[in-house]
Amino acid sequence: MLTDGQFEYFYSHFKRQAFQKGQALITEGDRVDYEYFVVSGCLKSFFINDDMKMFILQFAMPTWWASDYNALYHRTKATINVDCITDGELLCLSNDDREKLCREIHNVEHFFRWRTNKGFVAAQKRLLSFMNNNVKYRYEELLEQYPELYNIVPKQLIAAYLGVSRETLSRLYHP
Amino acid sequence: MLTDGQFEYFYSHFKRQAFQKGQALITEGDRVDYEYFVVSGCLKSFFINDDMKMFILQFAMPTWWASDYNALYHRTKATINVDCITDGELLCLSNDDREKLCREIHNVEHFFRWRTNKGFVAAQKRLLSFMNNNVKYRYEELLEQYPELYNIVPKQLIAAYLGVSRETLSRLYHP
DNA sequence: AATACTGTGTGATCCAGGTCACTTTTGAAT
DNA sequence: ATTCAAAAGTGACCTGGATCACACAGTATT
Repeated sequence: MLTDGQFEYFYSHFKRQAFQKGQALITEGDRVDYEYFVVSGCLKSFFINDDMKMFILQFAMPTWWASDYNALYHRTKATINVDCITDGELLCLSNDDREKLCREIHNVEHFFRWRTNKGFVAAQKRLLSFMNNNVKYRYEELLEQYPELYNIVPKQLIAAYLGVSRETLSRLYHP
Repeated sequence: MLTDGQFEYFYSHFKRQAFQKGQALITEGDRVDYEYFVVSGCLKSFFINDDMKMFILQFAMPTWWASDYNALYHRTKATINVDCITDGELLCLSNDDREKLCREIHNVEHFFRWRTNKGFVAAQKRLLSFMNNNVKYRYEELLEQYPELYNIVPKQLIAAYLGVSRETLSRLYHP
């Protein structure tokens, strides 16, 4: 889709960054300037409610993107957090640079439209699964889709993704 | 964003269509060629599971769009349905025409990227509310955001949107 | 007015999953 | 090896919401 020269230019706007397990990338209440493309490692985007309970919106594996897209697009304070589950490496793209690149190169805008559509469809699909399926099914669905998660991510976090307590998840396979 | 001439051209690709209560626009298993912009009236997009239970993904009110975006973008058979809750009027845009317009007019592609992002953020937000809040809260959140729904849409459908049984919804305010 | 259909209310019962409190395992750090 | 912290398992108990069954609107249709 992009010529070599265009890709070179596109790529030059990304900042490569190493990150360590536990490092916060986006914190609730802060400004959000970047979205992140995962080269290696694993991120999570999550929300903490008033009772300090965590809900995970997304595990971002290699080739996935993560950010607080509401805050990023509308220049408002973050309402969700993004941090690192493992060490790894990522490419950072600022909102300004993305918009600039989208303006300058039509195909870049096309790319981001399709990526966002993919995310939208995935979110709707997850919503349906939430309404339709019980925990066990959703857990197996998740592991089928991302078998790596089983080894990388503590069960607590998987429970927070599935929207159940860690006890319930534990009891699924230790009745 | 668009010049008058561009808008004229853009608009010329939409087919205006009147629709009646109960009319199906997209049916599971069929091909999906269009997305729909609601001028007046109200649509629902929904999924029916093996037990014939309905789950509503979206109520589409005026100025909203609806389709099976997965099927539409990937030219696969519909997995979700869209039909009309009330009489009304809509503008139909074919997938081919959207892609053509996006190719021809950069700003159209920009528009659809932003629209899709908005949908993505809304879906994520609903997912969070699902995990975080109980039925009563979600019901009141919904009515606060779309007070019209209360009069237009039967409670059964609201229950199917909230992901609870109609009995439970009824008991919320008739204990 | 009688019929039929769609939307609701409501009681009784059941169960998936939550919560709390405690124990055990694992794994990293000294 | 020892210590400490994070993760995971487990028992007892509670509760929101599902399910089933039936009653009671409204509002078309004949």
